[in-house]
Amino acid sequence: MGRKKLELKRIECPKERSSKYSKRKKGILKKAEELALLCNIDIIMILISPTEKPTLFHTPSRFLSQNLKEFLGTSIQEREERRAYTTKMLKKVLVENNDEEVPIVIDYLSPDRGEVIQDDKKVTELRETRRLLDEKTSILEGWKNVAEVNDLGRLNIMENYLASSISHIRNILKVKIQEEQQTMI
Amino acid sequence: MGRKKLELKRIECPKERSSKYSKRKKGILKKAEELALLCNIDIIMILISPTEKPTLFHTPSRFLSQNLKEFLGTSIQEREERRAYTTKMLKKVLVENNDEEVPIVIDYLSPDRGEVIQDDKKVTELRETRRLLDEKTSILEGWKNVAEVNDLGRLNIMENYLASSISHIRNILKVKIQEEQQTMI
DNA sequence: AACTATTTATAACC
DNA sequence: TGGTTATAAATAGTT
Repeated sequence: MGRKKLELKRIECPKERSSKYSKRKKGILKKAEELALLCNIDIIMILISPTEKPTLFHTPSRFLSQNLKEFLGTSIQEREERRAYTTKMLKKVLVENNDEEVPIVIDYLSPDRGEVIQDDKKVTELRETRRLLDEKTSILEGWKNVAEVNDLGRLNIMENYLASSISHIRNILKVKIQEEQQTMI
Repeated sequence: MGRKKLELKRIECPKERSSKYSKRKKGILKKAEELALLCNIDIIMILISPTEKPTLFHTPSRFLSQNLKEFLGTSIQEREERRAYTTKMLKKVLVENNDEEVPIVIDYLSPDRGEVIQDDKKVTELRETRRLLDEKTSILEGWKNVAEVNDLGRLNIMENYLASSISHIRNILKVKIQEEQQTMI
């Protein structure tokens, strides 16, 4: 609709394109709102123009997680920056080596160090801790390649998982290393 | 647009509502397609009518995971049935008790059974297995309440996690139980 | 699902 | 960006 029939192909002129975008965006959002109200349905709509912040429309839907909302409320660049920052902080926290680039690998308690500890309980606890560490390490390895993860939910799970478990692991580590050092004397 | 101005409120008559839905759905999808083409943007749109299969529209976007597509390609009812089935199967597989409702708890290797095994390696491996089991159990506990999980990504993570780890756990379990029984004689 | 009177969205212009 | 208007497009009510 308009003075002329618009040819259906990419608008090359950036000025004209962004003008059309803002008008049509307004239009389609109105349509979505009406459709949701009239027909009593849930709608989620995400408009991702490369430069602008993604636009998220949604009815009050139980299908939309807070995570997704947050994800979309962040531009690609912001998200990339945040991710880089988090990765850096994790390396610091875990490896306690803030010199420069370090691989995300924890080998304080490397299994090939030879066994000296006799106490069953200690052996076991140590092994458990190792296992825990291995596990967390593998998660961190995944984190290293996080840029390749294109699954919305997976990204957030990784974030949440790390946030909640990082301090826990750290505490266990601290205690275990102290215990081990005392036993080794 | 139409013979009369339509009042903007929920259409009560189901027949009329579904007629309007299909017309307007077609319209809004066309709008989305045009907008994406003209302005060179990515659009994701999800229409969730309570009974019908959710409609997913999306431009070729890296923001959309295969998981989400699959999730949306399944109606709520289908998903519920599939979930119930999976839960049931898991109970069978893990607890090997297909009589009736059983809690998803694994206590073959309950820690308060008293230790008899002397071999360090065995003790440790057994403990590890317990730990693994505890961990998987807690995941399964989450699974039990999966209906309350309203996070798209989380659901898929749970599904994937279970699918990939279940056979692995099962194999470990089998071997460990055999070993334990032999040691106990 | 097809028809058409009418409303609505919007292209071009300012 | 925001407003105006002529026109294209969507669709409400109907068949």
